[in-house]
Amino acid sequence: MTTLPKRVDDNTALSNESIREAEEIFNSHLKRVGLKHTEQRDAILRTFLETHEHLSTEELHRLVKRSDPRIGFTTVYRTLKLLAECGLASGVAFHDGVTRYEHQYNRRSHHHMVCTECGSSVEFFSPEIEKVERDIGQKHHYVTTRNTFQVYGICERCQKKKHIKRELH
Amino acid sequence: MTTLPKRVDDNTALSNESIREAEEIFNSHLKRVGLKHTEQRDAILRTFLETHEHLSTEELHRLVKRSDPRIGFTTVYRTLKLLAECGLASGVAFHDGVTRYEHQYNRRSHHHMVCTECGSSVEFFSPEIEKVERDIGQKHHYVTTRNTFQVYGICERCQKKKHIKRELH
DNA sequence: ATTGCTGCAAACGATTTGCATGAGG
DNA sequence: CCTCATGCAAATCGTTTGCAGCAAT
Repeated sequence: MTTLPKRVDDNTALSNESIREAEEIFNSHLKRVGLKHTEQRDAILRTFLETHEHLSTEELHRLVKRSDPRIGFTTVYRTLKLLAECGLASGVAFHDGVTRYEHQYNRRSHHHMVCTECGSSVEFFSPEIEKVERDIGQKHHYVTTRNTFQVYGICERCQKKKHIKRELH
Repeated sequence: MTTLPKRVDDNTALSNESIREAEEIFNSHLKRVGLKHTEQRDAILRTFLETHEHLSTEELHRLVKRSDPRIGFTTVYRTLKLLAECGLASGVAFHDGVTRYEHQYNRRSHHHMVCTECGSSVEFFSPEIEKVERDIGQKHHYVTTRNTFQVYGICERCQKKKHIKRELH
């Protein structure tokens, strides 16, 4: 039951400059918590930054193996956790039981609509949401920093599937 | 990491009338898809409607066993899926790997603004958010069921604390 | 040298399914 | 009577961990 998230066009490709900055963030995080800088971790970060969508650990592992087939699943898994720790990645638990990650570096805040049947998702950006954030903050005297917004529903394909099922009865 | 939803006093207790309506919705859903009305399913729905928070299948099972110790985990699990199917429940996949459900019957969706310093929160309701949900759903041909919206920031009191700290330096 | 890293394999745990028995229509 | 429901036990599958050998500092 693993339907991949819907592909979303976006132009979030990072410049070399941005990639260097992200590596910098990662390296100083490693130093701060007393961990080592390794080739694998570098490769995983670089591959991850090239992606634009939600990726499961397994999917990222598949991509990473293209640049170095000797990198194991466990290393990808653990590196993804490190990246989340220092804010470069953020994970979303999907309804199919798989946690998918996306890189957060140099991306403007965006939101997700997730299908509760198949777990596929659509990414969108809404200025209205940002306005609500500002208004609510002002009203309650908060200095707001960020928000999360998710919409749940059933995608077109799953709606059709349900109709077909029902017609069979 | 997963911060569990804060306990918020709310008076979402359902009237007997509402409970009957929910049962009605459930029963006609069962009929529609050719399933049977059983004592267990009734008991599970009733227990579920009494709750106010996110519950894992296991937690609901524990509660259900209080009214009938013979009801098994699998039945609760499957009933929860049925409830989600007809819109009476909605599940959220938490980051600890557990899916928790909350009943959606006669609850307006509400949102939280959380202080990232002290964890205190403000609850609010925003019609604009509901409108964005509808619009986005329409645009991408989703039938939307609900949304979550959280704003993060720093509350007034914590802002003042920070000023004081700064003045000490 | 010391300490952490890697990757395999095995453990874990929530979820899901197969199946024999029991209940609803 | 026939069909679906139930609940146990077993299977599944993503995630996490133990450990022996390897690499970074």
